[in-house]
Amino acid sequence: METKDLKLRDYQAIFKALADTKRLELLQLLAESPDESSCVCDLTDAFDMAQSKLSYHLKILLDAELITREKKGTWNYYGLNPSMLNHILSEELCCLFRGPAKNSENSCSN
Amino acid sequence: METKDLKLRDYQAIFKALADTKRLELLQLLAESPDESSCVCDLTDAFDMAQSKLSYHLKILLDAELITREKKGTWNYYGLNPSMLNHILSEELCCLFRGPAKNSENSCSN
DNA sequence: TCCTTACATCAAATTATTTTGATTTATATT
DNA sequence: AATATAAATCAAAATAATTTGATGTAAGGA
Repeated sequence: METKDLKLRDYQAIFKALADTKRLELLQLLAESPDESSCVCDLTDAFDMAQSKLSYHLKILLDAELITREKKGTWNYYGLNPSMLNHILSEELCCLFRGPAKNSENSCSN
Repeated sequence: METKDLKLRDYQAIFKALADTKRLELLQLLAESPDESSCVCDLTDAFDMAQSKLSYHLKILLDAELITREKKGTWNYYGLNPSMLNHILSEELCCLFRGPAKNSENSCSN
């Protein structure tokens, strides 16, 4: 999906994905380790959340293209999708849910 | 509510308010007439939506402080709350849901 | 005072989302 | 091949959000 041609239904799905404290916490956690992405097992530990529940929430974030998934053997590694997050969220929210920006202009100072 | 000290629960409520095509359309409609705000009756006509339903959705947007309400006699006039919208949404989304910016730097070119 | 208009609010019914526990699939290990 | 681990998926139950129609309230006009 190109972030250019999103429709109201897409925005609904994206905002719906963001409309949950657990999923926002998940994004924050993924934002904290931007270099290496996290597998579900890591997240299960960090969140004290049943595995199926975690998979459910990750799927919602994934379907909204707010995060990415990469399969490596038995493990699934999840990471943020900065292009979508940048398209949706304000600069001010960058540190909360987007992870630190790479370029200096975009740095998070709040 | 100061936009500085928002918590995860607040963001949940805000994104939840945005997570509905009808409410996004409402914001778009409010964005189209930024000078004069609209009364519920105007919106009822424009939306072909039952009045109680409209009030319900407006309340959700109002509680999230995405819009404002001003009472004038029998009428209630609603308008966007740019400071909250600017705090939450990216520049790219400005024309969709925030209405045209006042200052030239912030102008919407997409 | 008695209507009427504008709108919020309520309660019940409908619909959607989330949680839970079990099952399934795929990969890896012995 | 048999077993173990990682994680997706499913179905049922529990919760939450939305819709609908009715009722309540406040202001303005006759």
